[in-house]
Amino acid sequence: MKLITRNTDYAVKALRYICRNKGKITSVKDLTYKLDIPRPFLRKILQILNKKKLLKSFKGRRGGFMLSSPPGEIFLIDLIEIFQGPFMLSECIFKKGICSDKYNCALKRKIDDIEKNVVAELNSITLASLL
Amino acid sequence: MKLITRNTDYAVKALRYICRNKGKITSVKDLTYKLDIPRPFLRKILQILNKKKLLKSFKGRRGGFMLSSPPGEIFLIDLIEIFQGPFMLSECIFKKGICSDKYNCALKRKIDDIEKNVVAELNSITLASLL
DNA sequence: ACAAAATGATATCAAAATAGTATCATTATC
DNA sequence: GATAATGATACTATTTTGATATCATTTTGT
Repeated sequence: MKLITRNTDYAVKALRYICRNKGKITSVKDLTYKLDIPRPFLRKILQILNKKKLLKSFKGRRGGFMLSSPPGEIFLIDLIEIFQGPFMLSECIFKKGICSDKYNCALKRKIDDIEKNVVAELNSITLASLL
Repeated sequence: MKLITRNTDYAVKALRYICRNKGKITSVKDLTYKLDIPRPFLRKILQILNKKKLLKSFKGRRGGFMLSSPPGEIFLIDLIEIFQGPFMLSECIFKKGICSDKYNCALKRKIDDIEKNVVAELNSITLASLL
């Protein structure tokens, strides 16, 4: 079971590169030279990151992308949620009615705890820590 | 992002039912009456659980399935791994070379810790706790 | 002015994983 | 020996993920 899909992986790689290019605008062309990612796919990913305000984009001839916040403020979990949907351990189990007493059974509390821990820990991983 | 797929979900439901039927052999037919699961799909799932030794099967006219161990010894994480493959947070990230110093960077240690916590906690969830 | 080079938007295609079906062989019971 | 169950396995369908293609828009350099 994969916790990180290729989208997310590529996004991290691209953001790392853009970040290192501090101040300069980075184009998809530059990125595809350096990273081994198919160009149109990378374009789509960066467009999404732009829409989600993690990147600023610049159109036109010398256009490209820059980080819109410092790398210490970009969290891995945000990328996971953007590309893989909301992170939730428990809802998927309980939605399906496995548990008949879903609002206050010990199991649900337990799983909720696990989830909180994972989210909290993932929340502590920033782009900065991935450089 | 789903942490539990339908296979796993169905497996849990079926095991719960079989468990409640303590001592008696439960057929797929019985199960499909009670649970809302397509019969051939459920058959396939139970066959897998049989191969993986979580169930004993009995062929022939009054055949069916029984648990092969007490419900306190059947772990949710085993079901997840059977139907969704091995559970690993970190390998998928580090395999792809995001981290240049993958053998002793702080990030890897951090993610390994998260993984250990999740696995440990999932390991504490048994079929018994799901009854 | 205008061609070039970039992103924006969006539609489409391909591959892989998940979900579900069908069929025939084998086995045990009535 | 017919019936009713699982074993084995091959197949189909759907959904998600991965990847491509195309045209419009914007900016820059000449």
